[in-house]
Amino acid sequence: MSPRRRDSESAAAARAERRAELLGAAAKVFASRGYAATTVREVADAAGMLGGSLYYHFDSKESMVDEILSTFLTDMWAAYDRVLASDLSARETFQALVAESFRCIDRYREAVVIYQNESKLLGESPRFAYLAESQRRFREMWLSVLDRGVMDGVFRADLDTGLLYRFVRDTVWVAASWYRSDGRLPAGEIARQYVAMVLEGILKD
Amino acid sequence: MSPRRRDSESAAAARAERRAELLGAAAKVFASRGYAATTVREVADAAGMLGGSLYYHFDSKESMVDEILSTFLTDMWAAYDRVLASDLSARETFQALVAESFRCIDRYREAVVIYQNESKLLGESPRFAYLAESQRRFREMWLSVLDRGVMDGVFRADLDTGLLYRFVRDTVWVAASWYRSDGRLPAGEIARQYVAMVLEGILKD
DNA sequence: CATTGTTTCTAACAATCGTTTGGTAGAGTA
DNA sequence: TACTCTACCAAACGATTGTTAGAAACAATG
Repeated sequence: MSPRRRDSESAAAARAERRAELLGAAAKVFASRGYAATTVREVADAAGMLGGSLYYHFDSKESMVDEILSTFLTDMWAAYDRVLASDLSARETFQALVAESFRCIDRYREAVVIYQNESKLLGESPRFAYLAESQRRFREMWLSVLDRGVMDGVFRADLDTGLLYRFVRDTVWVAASWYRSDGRLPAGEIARQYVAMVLEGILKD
Repeated sequence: MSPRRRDSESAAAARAERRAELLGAAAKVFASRGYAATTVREVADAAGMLGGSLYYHFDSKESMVDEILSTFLTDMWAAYDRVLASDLSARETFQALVAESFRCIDRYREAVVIYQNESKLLGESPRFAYLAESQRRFREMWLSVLDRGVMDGVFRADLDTGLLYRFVRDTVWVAASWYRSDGRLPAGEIARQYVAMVLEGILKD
């Protein structure tokens, strides 16, 4: 590795780190105030700079939210795919997916909130077609796990599968809207109780 | 009742009906595109008129969403209060509240979606203080029902109450985001299956 | 110290926003 | 027919939006 190479590499690394910093600030504002309602001046303010200066780092406001969402989704699907590839039973897969989801919420809370609030709107644009595609895979994945569970006789068969899917999907992801990583309960414990609630219900015995 | 009186009354009624029509159109657009991202010209377009003409009927874009939300919330709480006043057991109260919630979703789908998506942002303004107040009452109501259920030994006691509350709240209300009144399952059947899932879990036996 | 490349600021731009104003078409009344 | 009131249109308002261009500040290099 030549010195020239190392310099240009560390420069690129510093640049990438700055981008990540700015995206972190942007994600916070987008998540708390909504993407459409957020101005680039507010994002810049949160990052300690002026509105126009953001355009040295990013092409547009749209490309910021694009990078925020695609980074999160790439990581999330990598985690899901690891679970799906490990040949677990339906019930174990279910639990592992929920646990992985909460780990995602823990790690990418802002991105998850943005994804939930804005994906329907953003998805209409061709640039964000991967959002709809992600939701399709999501549905496919959960339905497959749930169907397998019903087949194996581990999940009850008297409920509408589509309803079951929405129930699971929603109960897991809405947690992002109230979850705080510094809260009373750690992510793992929340996941455990969630799984218990969904699997066994809230009735006593 | 004098003729003059009747005329002014029917005029007022026609006026109110037109307002309701326009608010219906506005609610649809607000719900599907988001309040902040929606322009008054889009609302007017959906109502078959020009942007400025809306201001003959309403003070502002804000007052439209205000009327949409407050109408829905008033009706919802009237329904909840009827349930709470009828001296049911914890479990019966639980079921009745869920059923009533789904009836609200059925009747005020757009308003519910707007409430969920925008109440956090709108609530910061003094004008929409009633949104935060409604959420406070909501929390109080569900916690009281759940606590009573745990006391009576009908709900399990090994779960965090706050988590339980969020779980119930979220599972019920996110249904508004996908529910269609003309869908495969009627509102009552959805409510029934939801109650079964939450109470008994999704495991077989 | 001079020079270069990187990052931010200053200051504006065209477009679009919510909103206002003044006018007008049409129905109802005398 | 003349007048009035209701409901809308046409056209603009100032403010704010995302974005851009050129200059200034800064750090690093020679």
